[in-house]
Amino acid sequence: MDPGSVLRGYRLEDQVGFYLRRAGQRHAAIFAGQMGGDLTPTQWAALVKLAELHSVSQNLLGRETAMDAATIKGVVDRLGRRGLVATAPDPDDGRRMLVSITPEGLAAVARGVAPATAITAETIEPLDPGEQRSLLDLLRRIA
Amino acid sequence: MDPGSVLRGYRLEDQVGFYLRRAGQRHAAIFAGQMGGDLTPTQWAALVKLAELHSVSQNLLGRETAMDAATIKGVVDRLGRRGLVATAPDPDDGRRMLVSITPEGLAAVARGVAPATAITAETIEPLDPGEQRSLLDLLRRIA
DNA sequence: TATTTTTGGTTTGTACACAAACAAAATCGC
DNA sequence: GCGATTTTGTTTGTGTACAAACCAAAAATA
Repeated sequence: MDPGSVLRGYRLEDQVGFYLRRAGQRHAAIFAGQMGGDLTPTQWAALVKLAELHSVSQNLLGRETAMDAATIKGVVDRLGRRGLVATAPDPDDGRRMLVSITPEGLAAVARGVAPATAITAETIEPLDPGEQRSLLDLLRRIA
Repeated sequence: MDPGSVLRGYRLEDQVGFYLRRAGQRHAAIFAGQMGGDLTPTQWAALVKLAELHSVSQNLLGRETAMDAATIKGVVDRLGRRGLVATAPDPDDGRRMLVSITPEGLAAVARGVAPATAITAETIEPLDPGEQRSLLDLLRRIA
């Protein structure tokens, strides 16, 4: 009779996956608002890692920022087109493409640190400080 | 000197957005593994909501499942092509497209409930039961 | 009633995200 | 040294995700 009966009590509102997606959406919206729209979260992650690591192979940059080979390629291509990163073949390994951050990219990182800090703060603002630490810990453990 | 200095202590590994993305990736991988690959998380969400709500407008279905108008359109189109949902113009409102679940769609939901439950369990399996409840609560509040 | 605003839906364009299939280069095992 | 395996990168195809621009219909307001 009731089509809902096939669900046997399963509700979207009880599933972690649903809230992971919604929380990710809210975070992305906050990010776009604060970062001015010209850098996406993944582009920002790649730039930050490059500021730390100076020069890394494209695939390693992907692993450091949790993007697969196809995804990091697109991100590096778009950042390269805008002059924020540069690529060069690795003289020691003919397969590798070394990626590095340009002075323009470094300037973008310098400008982005304050907004990026505010983005994290705004995302977890509904929680008190102890809950904020808990959330980060729990997320880390299921990531 | 050090390009890292522009970061002023900012690390990707301290940002909630980074772990939201990684946890979402892990959940998606678990989902694809358990659900057999023929239903995506968003398609599953739409089917579950339709099993609950019988017949709703396309945009309302999107709001119930946290997808914007353009996204839910693509999801409904793909589900429709596979015969899992049907669409019909609303006789009472010339703008609305009513979406409903077909018997095949209902069968897919019936088959999917057990895997879907297992997917949630596996996603939060690294946490103990109290932590699992905490995570859901905290995620809900930042979503 | 006439006008304005809101809502529902579509289309286009950009950007992740990943699977799968491929090629080239490096490394390993023997 | 040499064949098998692994690693790195590219390409193609599918599926979210959303902004922006647009049209049509309904609702709200003057």
